[in-house]
Amino acid sequence: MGRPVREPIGRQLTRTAKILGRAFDDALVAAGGSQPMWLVLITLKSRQVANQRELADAVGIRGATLTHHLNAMESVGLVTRRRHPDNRRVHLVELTAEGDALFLRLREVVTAFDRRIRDGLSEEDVARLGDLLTRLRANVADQAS
Amino acid sequence: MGRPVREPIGRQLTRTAKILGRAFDDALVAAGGSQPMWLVLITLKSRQVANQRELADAVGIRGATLTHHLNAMESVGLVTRRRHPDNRRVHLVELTAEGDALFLRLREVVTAFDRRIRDGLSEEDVARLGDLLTRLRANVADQAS
DNA sequence: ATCTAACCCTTTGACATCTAACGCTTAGGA
DNA sequence: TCCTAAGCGTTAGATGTCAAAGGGTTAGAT
Repeated sequence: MGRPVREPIGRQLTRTAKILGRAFDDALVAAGGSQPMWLVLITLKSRQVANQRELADAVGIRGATLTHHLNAMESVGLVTRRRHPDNRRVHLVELTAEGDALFLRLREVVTAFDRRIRDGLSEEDVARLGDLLTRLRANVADQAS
Repeated sequence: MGRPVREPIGRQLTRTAKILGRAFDDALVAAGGSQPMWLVLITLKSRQVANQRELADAVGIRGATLTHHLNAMESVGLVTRRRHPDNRRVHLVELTAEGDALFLRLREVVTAFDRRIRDGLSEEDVARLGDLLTRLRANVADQAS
């Protein structure tokens, strides 16, 4: 009779990411943030970024998109932008005290969410999942047109 | 020294889905389609959908979003919409010959893409990945607020 | 000294997506 | 028979994303 038509793995991945991403964003919005906002905050906290380009790369969005988020975050006082004194092309982005406070609140939400989705999965399961995802990315990158 | 800070699994999933999704869409666009268009086409080919709501659910988007895609697809002659004779609330969506032809072309692209991302993965690997993704979705659904 | 190329960011215009509100149609009850 | 509620799809308005074009700044070559 032929094997049953299974959902392609790519489709399942997309679907899962959409469901998780939505739930994650909901949790962040409830705490006064959003998914891209969280990514900007944690990147600023965890590494030294030289300019907006690097920040955008770390977050995984384009520079134009980052501009919008920084505009919004600056307008509500979460970050400041100022020109680099030695190179006026560069905008230095820095967290304000409010930005820092929001980071701490969101971090709790993120930690709770991570625990929630890993429920019932062993360390080994998570490691294996990470490995499989990495291999998928590598396959796409390998044969990139 | 503490364990090294690993990228949360949710973030890795999102990142992977974004990379794969973009590559997938690029491949479809090169063949004259797009990701949402493909999902509409294959859904129409593979099951009997009673109305647009069902179609939207199958594709994984909202009704309002589907309306846009169907407008576009109808305007280039891929599908037709007509009122159900017995229930004028319902729009029956049907593939045209052009729609069918595009489906066949895109199916080749999709098959090739699936092969490409599975390169080096055994059947068992893929099954395990599917299982892990399913468990993540279940964890989100379980504790949905 | 100036000119050109490169770099950094912003602006513009486009698209996919969502929610909320609306309009048409049908079903069910008074 | 009407009237109200529910169902289906579209429209309007908002957000997040991108590519392409534009403006300011710097570095390097002539």
